[in-house]
Amino acid sequence: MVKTINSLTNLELSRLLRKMAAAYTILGENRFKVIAYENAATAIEHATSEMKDLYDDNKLDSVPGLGASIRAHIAEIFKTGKSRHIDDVLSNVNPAIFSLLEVPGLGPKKAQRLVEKLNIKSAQRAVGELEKAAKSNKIAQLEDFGEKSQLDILNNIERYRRGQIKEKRMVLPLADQIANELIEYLRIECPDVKQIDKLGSLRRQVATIGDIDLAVATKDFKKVIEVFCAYPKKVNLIEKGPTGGSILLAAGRQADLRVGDPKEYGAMLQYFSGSKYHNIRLREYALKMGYSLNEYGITEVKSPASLAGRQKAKIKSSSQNEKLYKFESEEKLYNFLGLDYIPPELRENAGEIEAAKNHNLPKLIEIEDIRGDLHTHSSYDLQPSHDFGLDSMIDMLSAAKQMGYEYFAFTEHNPKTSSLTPSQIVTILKARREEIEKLKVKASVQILTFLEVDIQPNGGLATPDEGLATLDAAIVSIHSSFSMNRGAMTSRVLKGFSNPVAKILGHPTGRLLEQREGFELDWEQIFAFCLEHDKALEINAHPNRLDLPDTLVHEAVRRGVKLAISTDSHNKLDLINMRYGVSVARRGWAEKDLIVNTWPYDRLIKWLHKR
DNA sequence: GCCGTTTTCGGCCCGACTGTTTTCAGTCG
Repeated sequence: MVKTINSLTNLELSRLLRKMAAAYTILGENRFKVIAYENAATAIEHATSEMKDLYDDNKLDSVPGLGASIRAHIAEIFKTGKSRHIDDVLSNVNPAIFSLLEVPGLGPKKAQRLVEKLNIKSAQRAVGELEKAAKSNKIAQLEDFGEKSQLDILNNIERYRRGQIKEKRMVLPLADQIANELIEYLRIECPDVKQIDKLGSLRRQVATIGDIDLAVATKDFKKVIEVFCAYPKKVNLIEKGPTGGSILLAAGRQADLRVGDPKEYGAMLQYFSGSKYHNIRLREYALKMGYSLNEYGITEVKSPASLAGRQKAKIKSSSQNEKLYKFESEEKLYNFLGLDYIPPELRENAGEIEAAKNHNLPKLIEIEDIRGDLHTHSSYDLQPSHDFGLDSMIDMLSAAKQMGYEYFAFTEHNPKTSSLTPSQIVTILKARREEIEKLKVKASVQILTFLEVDIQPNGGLATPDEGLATLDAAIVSIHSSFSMNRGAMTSRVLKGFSNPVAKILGHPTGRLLEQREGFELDWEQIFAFCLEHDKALEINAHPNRLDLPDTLVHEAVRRGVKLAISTDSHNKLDLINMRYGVSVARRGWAEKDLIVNTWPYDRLIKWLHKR
């Protein structure tokens, strides 16, 4: 399908709105209007649905941060291909400025001054021209710029160029491993370290991680920072200051350390765990109560009305005349503000502050709640359509026992339809069932006979009904023809999923992190279907998938859609990935009762056999 | 331009860092 201008993606839309914010900054527009455009851009980046789909369903007003005005511009774009207002505003700004904004350290104001004073005309060659000017010492001559600025610009152009081929973000196990090695090193080398925590996206268990951030509580800042900066595995020292340091590790990975006094550690941990949007909301909330929040603690402000004055005075005064409340732990900080403790996984500005205030936070599922794995592949040869597992059924079962599981499902891929007749497939599946029945006699966990069945492009299942009849249940999933459009893909999935044996939809978006976008589905329809027919969506715990994504898990949880957290293991070692799936569920506000594999075996099997 | 437990008007997060400055603006996270 040819993409037209009026089907802008969320990413394209948010870029357009950021351009608007930059343009308004340059044009001297009200700074809060600028912020409003930036907030709208962020809201769209974080949205779980494509704006085009919401527009088609007349639901653009469901996105917080999009008000009447920006909604109207977006609607006009979808309707006519462009927004007259946006085009009009952007036409007042030299496009070369937008090119320079890509260079780190250059914001709208500096970019505008540079374009003007250096007479840069071409948007395509803007960065090149800037570099040329810097190299011929022209920038240092400009008002408001100096030698150092010129050098910074050259360095940042270099960074920008490197950024074009920038390192991919890390999946969780890699980030965990790097962080854990550093933590162990710090613990051994600095015995006076009182506490170490991961910070940022790693602490919140986001699907992919940029930098490794660590916090240390200690009395001896200097020692800890020294030791951190001397990490033997470092490639380079990036920065070393009085409260922390940054080092470069192999493969372009960066690790940052923050050091704090144990008495103030709670505020620091909270501040640097983010997310940025959670913190902004929290500070707004605190401000309404008359408190100002920073990384060292909480200070009182007289009244919201005097804020403008405070703003002016803060540069001089800050902590000197205002009382600072300190917090050893995050719990105490949140409680001080009248909030229940908010687990890091929930800190995404998705309503958690309101819930904490009303004592409505979910009692999140824990890894200990998991009683079994419902998606695993053994090496049993049923001539599968896709890959085998590496380990035998017996080996997988003993690994399941080590995990402490009560039950365990074998979910090999369906026998391939290309070279087998339907009756051969049925024979293979019956033989497999018998094999599993034999295993059951001596196994110490309950075994479930599952199969992962392809949903073919026409919506049919790749296994005849007589073969499906050998199963306790089927996981159905998409493994081909990923590029169908949203409507066709939704019909395909719903058709395949409607087979009574199909109880769980496997890796529902088909995404592979940092490799492949998922396909589009009409989630309202999928959720409604699951509720009506009592089916579950999988949270695939494989670190490269984490699919359903957390934001969609949250949508599902809101509606009461059942979920299954499964590892999709292809060998026994993969079983430990379960915890990443639990993290996704927690980020999606899931309590244990909605997760079918926290149920006792009897309840689970009753649900599976309900056809 | 957005938004709401006081508020449909009058607010809008916070601090660090940096460079070029004599008191602060711009950028970043």
